[in-house]
Amino acid sequence: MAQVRRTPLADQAADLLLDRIRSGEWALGAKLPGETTLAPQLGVGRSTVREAIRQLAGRGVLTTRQGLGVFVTALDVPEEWDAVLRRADIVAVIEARIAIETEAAALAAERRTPGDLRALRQALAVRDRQRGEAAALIDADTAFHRSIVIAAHNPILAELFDGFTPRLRQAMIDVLRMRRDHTTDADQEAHARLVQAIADRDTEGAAQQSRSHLQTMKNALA
Amino acid sequence: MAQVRRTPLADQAADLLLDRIRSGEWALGAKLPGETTLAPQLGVGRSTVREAIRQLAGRGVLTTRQGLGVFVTALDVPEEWDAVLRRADIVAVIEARIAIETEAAALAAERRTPGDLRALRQALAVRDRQRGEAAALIDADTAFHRSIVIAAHNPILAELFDGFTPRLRQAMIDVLRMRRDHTTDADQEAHARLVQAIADRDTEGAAQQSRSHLQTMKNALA
DNA sequence: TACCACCACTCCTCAGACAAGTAGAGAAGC
DNA sequence: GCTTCTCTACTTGTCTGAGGAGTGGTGGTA
Repeated sequence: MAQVRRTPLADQAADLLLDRIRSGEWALGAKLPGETTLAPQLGVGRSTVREAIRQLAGRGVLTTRQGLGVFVTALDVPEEWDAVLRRADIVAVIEARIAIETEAAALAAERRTPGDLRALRQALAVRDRQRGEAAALIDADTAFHRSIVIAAHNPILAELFDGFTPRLRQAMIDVLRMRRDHTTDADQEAHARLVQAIADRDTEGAAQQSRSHLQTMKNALA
Repeated sequence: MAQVRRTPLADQAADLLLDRIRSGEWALGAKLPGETTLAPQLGVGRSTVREAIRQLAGRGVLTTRQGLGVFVTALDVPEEWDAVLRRADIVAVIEARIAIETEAAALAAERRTPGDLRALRQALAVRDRQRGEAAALIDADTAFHRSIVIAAHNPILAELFDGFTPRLRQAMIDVLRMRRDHTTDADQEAHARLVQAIADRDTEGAAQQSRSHLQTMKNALA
């Protein structure tokens, strides 16, 4: 559908530089041409080049030192999530969530502490109160799902979850706004059953509840 | 020992902003004051503020939109994988692999192309030939598991997998060296069964094979 | 040889100007 | 009353010109 959203020159310049770095034009530790050289080369102003460089510096690819120049400090860039998510289908995202969350739900059923359970029930209650705002509902929902992953007591799964769900916020809000319907009551019940399964230490049941809930979401979007 | 190296104003401004974000001054999704407001507030020029913002944007903390403003998209910079993995238990890693790979195996059974199948069988054959070197076996094994994830045709899962398995190489090699025993024949058979399930488009079977294989590994380590 | 002033080059910072995008207020037309 | 258009205020985006500040080399001097 090709959004009309045009990207700022600085972002384009950053992408261009990153491509040239990845292509091996400048080795690790090599010095880039000066800003005054780079600017006309990329066809943009000097301040734009500086912003592009800063952006890559924030990602750890470049390092600038006054009086010396700009240097390459990393070649790979952990394939930024934003880029991956832009290209990816929303269905693919749900599938990834199925993978992480069903396993997390099962582990949570085994390992949840009383404290986890409290947090879980509170998150559920908060989620129940959100019926108006799309953004607020998404935030409450995300917080609830996150508390399940936390209850699994597995830092890797937590990191995986935190790694890409925050970046989905806007997309989820848009989707929710698009389809203002059966999103509340049935969902809330499914969530409650999931919490109950975790409370009962029902490993199988927790995984199944989690899976079916997300599967419904996936089917609705596919 | 307090280096004399003075940091650029833009970096200081970025740190200052990040602190204020972390302190909760601006909630997730909230809009920051305009650059023209922020500049005198931080005591720097507008271009400097812009460079600070770009730096945080590169880290995924902020997002700018022309005409709208600057928004908080993450409350903290994502943690380094290496740091997470250093602290994490090897069991936690296996659990994360279970989450990703069983789901991937199921999807692969549905979506695998003839080409995927060829790659899968070749990776299996390569793995079969590796019986001596621990490092070579691990590499062949990783390649095999990766080809399953690739066959799932889900870029998110692939990215999750690639995100942390390469960093496990040394740890896996060490583990393998530690226990020089029943790691070959039974494993190889299990892998073959997994490939067969994917070839047969047996979704359930593929997931189950994958899970039980990794589960055995987990149990052996726990 | 050892020291020092100088210089060319780099990034750093600022200010000002204008372009471009967005949202909302208010007028105009139905 | 409702829709639609236009205008305005505010935002980030981009460019330019000007100096400041750090670094390393050059060449002169004792």
